[in-house]
Amino acid sequence: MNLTTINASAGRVSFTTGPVLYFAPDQEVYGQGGTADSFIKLISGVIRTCHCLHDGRRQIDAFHVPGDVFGFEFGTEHNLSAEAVNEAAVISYRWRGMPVANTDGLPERLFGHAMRNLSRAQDHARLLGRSSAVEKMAAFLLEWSAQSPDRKLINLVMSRQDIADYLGLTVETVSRTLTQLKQEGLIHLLSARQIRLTSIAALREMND
Amino acid sequence: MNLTTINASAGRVSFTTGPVLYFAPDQEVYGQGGTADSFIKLISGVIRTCHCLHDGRRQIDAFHVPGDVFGFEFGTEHNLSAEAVNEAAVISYRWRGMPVANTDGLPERLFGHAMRNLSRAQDHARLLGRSSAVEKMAAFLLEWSAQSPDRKLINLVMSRQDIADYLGLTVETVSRTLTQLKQEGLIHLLSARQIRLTSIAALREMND
DNA sequence: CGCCCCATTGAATAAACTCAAGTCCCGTGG
DNA sequence: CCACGGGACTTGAGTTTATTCAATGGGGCG
Repeated sequence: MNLTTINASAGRVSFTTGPVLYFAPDQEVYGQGGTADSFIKLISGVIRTCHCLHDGRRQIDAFHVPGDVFGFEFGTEHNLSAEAVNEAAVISYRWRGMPVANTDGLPERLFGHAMRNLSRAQDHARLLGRSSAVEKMAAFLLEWSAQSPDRKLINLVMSRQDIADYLGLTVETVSRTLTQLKQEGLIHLLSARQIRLTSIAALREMND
Repeated sequence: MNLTTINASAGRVSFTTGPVLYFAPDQEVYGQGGTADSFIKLISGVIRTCHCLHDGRRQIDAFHVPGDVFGFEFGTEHNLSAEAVNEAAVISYRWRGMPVANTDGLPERLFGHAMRNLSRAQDHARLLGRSSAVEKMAAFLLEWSAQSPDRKLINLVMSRQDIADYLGLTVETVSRTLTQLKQEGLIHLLSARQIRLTSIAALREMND
């Protein structure tokens, strides 16, 4: 089997580095349907990528944190839109058509980022398809716990609506689920956006 | 695929081509947790990739069709397992450490496949998170319609359980939803696994 | 021909949603 | 500094949707 038959897409694997760009909360970084001629590396802040349906339903695909590289798309348009959750700084990289051999080892890194995004999307799909509200909430809390300086103390930068749209739930269910976890003694709500995890082990047991 | 290796030994993303392998229905192509030292190109048949939870719940990530290239993973282990749905033939490619410059433009193709898989996973997540049973079913039928020789006649190779696990539903709900679509005159069930779409337009309207 | 698995159908239950009210922050302005 | 206003969050009651459990039908293969 000739390898050239694998596929004829994505001839672009080189790019140029742009300046650092700053975004205010809720500001759009790139839009659904926009030309996907560049991708993004997040420097600081949190950015959400999401599908928006005409009827107002929204599915948040991912919350990106500093270091994340995203915004590659299959095709020429962005499938998702990206918006800053809080104050965010990014570097934009513009695609260029250049031979791989000239790019000095960069494509593998990109490939790695693409793979990480793929892996995340797959995990997310499992969460959305086969989990109850509590299980979803527990998984969400653990995700953020994993990247907090203090694993037991989470500072949420996003609203309940954002969480709901990420987990495929309604705001009300998110709220109720959090109070349920609180009443079960697994978490402690210091404020609406600051949560102490009192039993990470118990949260873990919920998903596997 | 072993991403760590790739990032560590930057500049090495080549692989060797293996023989054609054949799989019987329900036979495992690779397993969850297995070493991800190779990836797959599907030649004929259909293969499903899925997460299996200890309690029996299963989420099918994708149904792959001939031409699809998959089985890259972020990390050293397979996150998903792959099983033949019907008789399937694949070519396995084993990752090797070789300079990019010697690979004659292959990584871009792989990147393209990764991007396609990513795009699919994202669409799938939206479907799982923000759709009703009918909407999911309609999307599923249209997916298969798009790659059938006759767009209006679908031959399903997978069971109702497979469909349910792909759409995040139960078998019963899948069945009920199909009868509902039948009663609404949108589809015609020639047999359990052969469906005629009588109104593709109406099915499309359901999702956007 | 008959069996067995797959699929369908039914009835009751549970989970999450909708609609509606009420509360808590938090920033603003007096 | 405190009162106020408004958005975000929580809580409640009732409804919808999909699930669970259970039984029946049907088609393919030995």
